[in-house]
Amino acid sequence: MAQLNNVTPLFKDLAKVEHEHNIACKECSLYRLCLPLGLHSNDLAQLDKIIKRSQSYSRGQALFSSDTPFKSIFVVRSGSFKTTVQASDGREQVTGFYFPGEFIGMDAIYEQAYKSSAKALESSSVCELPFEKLQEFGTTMPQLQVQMMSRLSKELSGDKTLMFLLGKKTAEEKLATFLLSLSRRFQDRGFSARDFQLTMSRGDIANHLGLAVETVSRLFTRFQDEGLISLQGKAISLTDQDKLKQLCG
Amino acid sequence: MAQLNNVTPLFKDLAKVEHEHNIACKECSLYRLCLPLGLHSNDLAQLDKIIKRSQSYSRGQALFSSDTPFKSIFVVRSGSFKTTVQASDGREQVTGFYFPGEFIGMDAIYEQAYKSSAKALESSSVCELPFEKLQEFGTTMPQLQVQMMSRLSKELSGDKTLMFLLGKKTAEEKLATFLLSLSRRFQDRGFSARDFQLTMSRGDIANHLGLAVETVSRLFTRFQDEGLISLQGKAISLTDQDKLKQLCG
DNA sequence: ACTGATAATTGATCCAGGTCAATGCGCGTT
DNA sequence: AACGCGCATTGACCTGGATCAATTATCAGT
Repeated sequence: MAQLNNVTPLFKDLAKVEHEHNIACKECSLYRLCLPLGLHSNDLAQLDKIIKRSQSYSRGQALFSSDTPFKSIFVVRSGSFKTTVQASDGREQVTGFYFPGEFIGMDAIYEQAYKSSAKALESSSVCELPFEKLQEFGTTMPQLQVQMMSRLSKELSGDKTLMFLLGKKTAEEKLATFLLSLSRRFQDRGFSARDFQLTMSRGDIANHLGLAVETVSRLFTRFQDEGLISLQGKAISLTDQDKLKQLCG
Repeated sequence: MAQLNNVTPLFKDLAKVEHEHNIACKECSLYRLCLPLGLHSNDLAQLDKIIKRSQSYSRGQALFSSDTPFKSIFVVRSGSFKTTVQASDGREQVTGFYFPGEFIGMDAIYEQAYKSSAKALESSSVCELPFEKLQEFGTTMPQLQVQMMSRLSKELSGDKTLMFLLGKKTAEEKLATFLLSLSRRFQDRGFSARDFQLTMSRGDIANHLGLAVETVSRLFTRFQDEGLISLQGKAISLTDQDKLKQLCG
């Protein structure tokens, strides 16, 4: 955790909040990034009641897995997750990484079943939003619906960007883009845009970007040789963000 | 159009409906595939009023383009469209093809601006759904919200599948998967699953699948040599769907 | 019906990134 | 603190599909 001690006040009491289940969403340090944003106080109280808060998962544990019935959308509370889709022959694609305030499971609404699976990358926790109850609130809380659609749309938009990455970018561009995307997301959460932890394995990164592990490894060493990044194990430091941006294409 | 004369009754009066602007959604041959599905009669009448129906676009014409403000979601009425995302260096990725009953522009809700652009692949028409008005109906028509989210989720789910395709599949698997995806969608719309028109160019197909045009062309001839398909220009016939399915992986 | 432009096919060659193989390292467990 | 194992790095080699180049087919517009 050495790399994360440059935390802004935003997160300073996360650990405390974590274990006080009676504290409402508006006390949550993630409020600014989360679903309740923009809801009126009494609506929020309603929503608050149906949320199953801060369920814990340990590294490698599944939040849900493929072909199980859809029940809830999850919001990452702490830690991080990856989602994957799998083919019958065992091949799998890491479709995304998820950090605090981000939503997991929205692609299951239509089929009413999870078609991907989600695993914790480290000790993590989530808030569970039972979808049926969420829908019941739809009529009385138009703001909630707007928020939900907005979220869905945001992920959609990100997926298109990822399609471009997978279909058109070179290995170098892919990795640079990926690192800056993580950087931006950490920054949004009040962490350093420069120094952070890669909570996922090299294998996960490679898989997500449509590359071989070896390619990612080689690029990491090359980026390091060129002074773009500094890497020790899972701790990374973007020492030349401008040059990285140029590499994205 | 020789390949499309095996049309089911579902579409028989499409051309007629096309030009009768006073006809409500429930008379539309696409009703079964479209947003109003499941709405009560009076809700439908409301919705009906805000829809700008059957706007025509000719081959190559843009429905919207990148970085223009978001106003509406479009439902394909007839014909077909492609959407693309573009990088500053000119490279672009075809993110999807859209057929009657399918929604275009949902990824723009979050940013309130289209981040992709949409072009007609042939003479086509759309119904325009002004999003702001759609939201106003949210409170009174919970079913509508459900439908919208469902749609968003469906596209999300499709995008994950496409990510797998782009990241993990071989050229052969990509093309086989693509052809069967088109086939299924034509079938859903009451057309033959076996014989249909490729309204998009080889270039568009290649781009969408993350391949070079030459690769697609070579695969087409190989598939034809192996008796999997029969191809003359834009008209394709899937002569061995089972074997194609095996190639998908 | 003609025609120029654009799209598609086919062949030859090349290379980015994958695969295979060997070694090194870090970390959780005892 | 030592062990052991999965993760990461590095090197050597290979290949699927890209790129380049040259025809040929198609089709929109006159």
